[in-house]
Amino acid sequence: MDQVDRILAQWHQERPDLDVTPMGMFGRFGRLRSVLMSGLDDIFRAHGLSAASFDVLATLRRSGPPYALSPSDLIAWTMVTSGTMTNRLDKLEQAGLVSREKNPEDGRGFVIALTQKGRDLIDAAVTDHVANQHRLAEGLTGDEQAQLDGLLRKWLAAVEGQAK
Amino acid sequence: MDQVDRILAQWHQERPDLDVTPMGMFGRFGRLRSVLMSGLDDIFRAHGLSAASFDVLATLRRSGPPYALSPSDLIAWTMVTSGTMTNRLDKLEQAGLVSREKNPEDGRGFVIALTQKGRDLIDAAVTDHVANQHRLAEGLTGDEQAQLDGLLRKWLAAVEGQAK
DNA sequence: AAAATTTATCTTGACGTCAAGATTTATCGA
DNA sequence: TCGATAAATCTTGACGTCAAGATAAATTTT
Repeated sequence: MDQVDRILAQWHQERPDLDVTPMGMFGRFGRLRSVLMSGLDDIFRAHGLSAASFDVLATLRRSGPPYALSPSDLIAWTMVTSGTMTNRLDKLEQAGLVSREKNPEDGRGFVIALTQKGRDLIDAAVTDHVANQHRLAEGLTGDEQAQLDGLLRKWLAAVEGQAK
Repeated sequence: MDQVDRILAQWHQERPDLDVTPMGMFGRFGRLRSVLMSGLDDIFRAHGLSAASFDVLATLRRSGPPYALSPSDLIAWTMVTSGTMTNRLDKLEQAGLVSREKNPEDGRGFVIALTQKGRDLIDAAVTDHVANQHRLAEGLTGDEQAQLDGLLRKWLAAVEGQAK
């Protein structure tokens, strides 16, 4: 009986007309998300990054040489709005982790590239981040992790389809 | 092969030294969270609420008569900081959905209570919200939902334990 | 070519959140 | 009873996010 169970018990008492069965799953999903995010943040902060800046640097890094993408590409990968990306890039450029130069082939656009400093930082941060994910996942066995991943994959495909 | 799989493939290519197995689960978890939140928001917005205000009103409602709690109680249930709660209560009070009166038994504290308007609103909103959760969960069978809930429960218990 | 449309990016304004610190009131120990 | 400590709440300042709208350049139409 965890906190989410107590919430469900209250609803059962106060609104017995409602079938709140799925609410437990949603509730635990939300709480877990918040605990996991804070666990991941520890490592980001240790490298002077936030989840937001890590996200951008990691996207550039894993895109491979020359570690450069347009803001539009970054927006597509990270699924944030253009305003959010502008903000993130302002911060990263100011920190000297990325460069932002006019795209010679398209006057409307820019090219965002990892600086050497950005490259070094994200390589170290990713190494720690992956180790951290392994640590956080330890609460489940390998089989359970695979099972969970399968369920998340199926659910994600279902709701993404119906969303659009 | 979804978007998360593509990210993993990039890491495999660029950083073959890393075992990114858990990253898929974390990635899908995050994307799913964002899709689900936006699906839930639709209903909140239809009632003129945000996830934040719904959260507070629902906590008061399910606490049962007299539908009143202290800010501290609300903070404990919703797991937000005191500053956040003050903000939420300001908005809700201004909208006439809750009242905020000095606690006669403790000069330091207040009592937050649902107004009749707040009570009516949250009862209608919760009904729709629960139906919406059922709809969003349809992508999984009943068995799968139970399985997922079990895994989330186990994982949550594990990471909550290690967090503190 | 000139006009209309589309694309790429940035700006602005409003939210919601948190951390840290301030204020006020209770409570406890000497 | 008085000073110290604890508790409850609010204030302030900094983030990160989004929606909507503004610019500017490329592309498509006419």
